[in-house]
Amino acid sequence: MEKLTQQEEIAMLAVWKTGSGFVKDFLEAHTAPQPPYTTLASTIKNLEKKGYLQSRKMGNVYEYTPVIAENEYKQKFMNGFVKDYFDDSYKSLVTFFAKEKKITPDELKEILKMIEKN
Amino acid sequence: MEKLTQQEEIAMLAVWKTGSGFVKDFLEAHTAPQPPYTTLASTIKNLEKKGYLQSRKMGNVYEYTPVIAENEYKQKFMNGFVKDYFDDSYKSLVTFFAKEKKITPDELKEILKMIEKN
DNA sequence: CGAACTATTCGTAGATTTACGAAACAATCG
DNA sequence: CGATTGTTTCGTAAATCTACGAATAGTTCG
Repeated sequence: MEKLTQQEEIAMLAVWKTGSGFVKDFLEAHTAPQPPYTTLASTIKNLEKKGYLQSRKMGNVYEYTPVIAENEYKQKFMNGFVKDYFDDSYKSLVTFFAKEKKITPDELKEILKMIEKN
Repeated sequence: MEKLTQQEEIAMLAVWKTGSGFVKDFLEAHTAPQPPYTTLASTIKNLEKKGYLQSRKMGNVYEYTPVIAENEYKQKFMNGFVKDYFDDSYKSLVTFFAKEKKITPDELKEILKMIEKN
């Protein structure tokens, strides 16, 4: 799957926030600064060409649906990053942020509790 | 600080791996595919222009030193990502990967132990 | 000295992205 | 039927990135 450009990724965030929808919906969900309608429409079209979106013609309007879930994308994206910056180890990543106090021991305990009681 | 392009970021990884050094050193540290010498030299020069590297003339050769540590860069980069994809919460990020089994309860416990006995 | 090397700088061709308007295409309504 | 409104498609100008060689300049060594 082809990599997204900056603008395309921002657009995808709006799509994911919306779920299925029309260009208009994505424009509303778009973080500021909102691009002109036609700019977003072009980007959306490119996303379809790249295989990130599917479209269905609803009357005279296209409804777009994400093909890849946000979760999948996050994962793929992070895998690359973790490989480059954390020696391919998620443990290293978490350790790093724990040391940087971006996450507290209490929060880690909460997470532990949650995943252990499955 | 201006954002790095793809190639620049790859080049920075080589620089960080090396520490201070000459273009030649970075080329060796560069992950495959290694670019031609002159291509890398240009990229390095751009990195200096963007403020990521400092240079000192050693005899007839420039020695480059990273201005920003890899850690700082990682952080800044992740902050943006976490904001966009994890609702600005590092806890969410860790939870996500814990659920995805990218990190195990045992590893989390290790991390806990380590940061609590400071 | 001058040939052979090494390193740097400059310029540029081509690719890609960004940003957006002009034109085309319905559908609706007064 | 026009006029208006909302949508999509197409094209493109400008900016930026990518990739690399040609030219340059300093060093070394026979």
